[in-house]
Amino acid sequence: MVGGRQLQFDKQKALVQAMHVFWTKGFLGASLSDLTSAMGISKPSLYASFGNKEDLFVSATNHYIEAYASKSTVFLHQENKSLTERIQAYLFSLIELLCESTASRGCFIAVAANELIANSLPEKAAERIQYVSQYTEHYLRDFFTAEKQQGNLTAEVDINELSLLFLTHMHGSSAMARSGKSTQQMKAVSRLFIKNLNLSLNIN
Amino acid sequence: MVGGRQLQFDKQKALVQAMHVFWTKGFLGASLSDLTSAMGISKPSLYASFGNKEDLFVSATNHYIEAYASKSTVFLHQENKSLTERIQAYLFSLIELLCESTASRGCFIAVAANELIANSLPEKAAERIQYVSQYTEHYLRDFFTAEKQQGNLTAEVDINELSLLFLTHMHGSSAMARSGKSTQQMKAVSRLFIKNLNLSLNIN
DNA sequence: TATCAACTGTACTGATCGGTACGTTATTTT
DNA sequence: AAAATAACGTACCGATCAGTACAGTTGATA
Repeated sequence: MVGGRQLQFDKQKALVQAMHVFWTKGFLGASLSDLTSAMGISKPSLYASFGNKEDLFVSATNHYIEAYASKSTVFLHQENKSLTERIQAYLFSLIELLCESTASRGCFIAVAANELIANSLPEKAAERIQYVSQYTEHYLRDFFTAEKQQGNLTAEVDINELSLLFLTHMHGSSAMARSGKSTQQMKAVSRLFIKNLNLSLNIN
Repeated sequence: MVGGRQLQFDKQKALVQAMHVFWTKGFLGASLSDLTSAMGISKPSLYASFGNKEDLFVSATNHYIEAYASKSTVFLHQENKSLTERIQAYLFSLIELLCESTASRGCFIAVAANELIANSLPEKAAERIQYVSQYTEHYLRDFFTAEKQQGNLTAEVDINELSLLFLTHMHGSSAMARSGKSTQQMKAVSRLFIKNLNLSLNIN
């Protein structure tokens, strides 16, 4: 009772291509012809499989989170590693992500967040990006709070300031990657960032 | 021999309004109706006075640089102040700029640079943003090079890394401002950033 | 007061935007 | 093989985009 023609394209691969288009051009800058040509399908196929442009964007965002961004966080929780080592592994992993593709550099979420403030995102897309941005901030704050409780940070450190400093560095790194800086340069910069943190915060 | 009707609006004020629209929405996100309604003039008046959308964007960029961004750099060269004090004054001045307006938060150039990578800027606009971005980077590198020569930085410091770390922090601050962080929060973060630099680089 | 250059508003252009109706083609089930 | 089902391509929709033609209006110069 389920007959009929089958999809003539790999839905997952098409979604990945769409993600890269949004990653590079943002929501507003990605036209339907950009999307369909990158995905290798026609507009009606896109709408049948993914809803509309906004739904596709939300799906692409979710795929970015699941398949890319969330892979880095495991480095923050490696056992038998010092806080410094874990932070470096985390930042280096992010840098690899930010510089991975030649076209879609920087952070997908950061690109979209820029459009969020400009009111260039429709409602559902805006909500999703807003949520993900706040989630990251809370995640970092919770992480550093736990590390402080475990004695890996000096008691004097202000967790809010530290989390925001970290987030600032991450957003800045996204911009640097987007402007074309090499993986090597970016890792050197993050190494310096961590070295400075180290001396100030008595990280161990 | 120069008769005829005079401009019915203040060209400078109109340019400032246009700048704020581009600042908030970027080049692509700013439609002509956004611009004309903010500037309080009609489309033909806009084209007669400012050329086309791209020319207006370049003019707005130049005005941002001259009237806003360049005001901060003087703090880097104050006499009888330590390097630390000058850097803090510079960053605080930038933060005031980034958080000044409720609508157009963050850095005008950073917003536009995001569109540069997305190929969303026409040729002349892209060239101008590219130039300004590189200029800032060179300016920082030259500044730190001079400070090192004057003995205000330890000899071990890598000027390239330090400049990029600084630039990363500035771009990150733009993103933080754009996401709505308060002036107070941002100053606290930059204070922490400088404190960390201090211990590492033997700034005096 | 007459002249005329220059600004302004209306109303348009072609192109492109996101989105869709519909007839055709392909594939599965009966 | 027949029938049912679903994806596909073409060709379109109204809305909006950046940009402009043109006629009407204004006001400084003469």
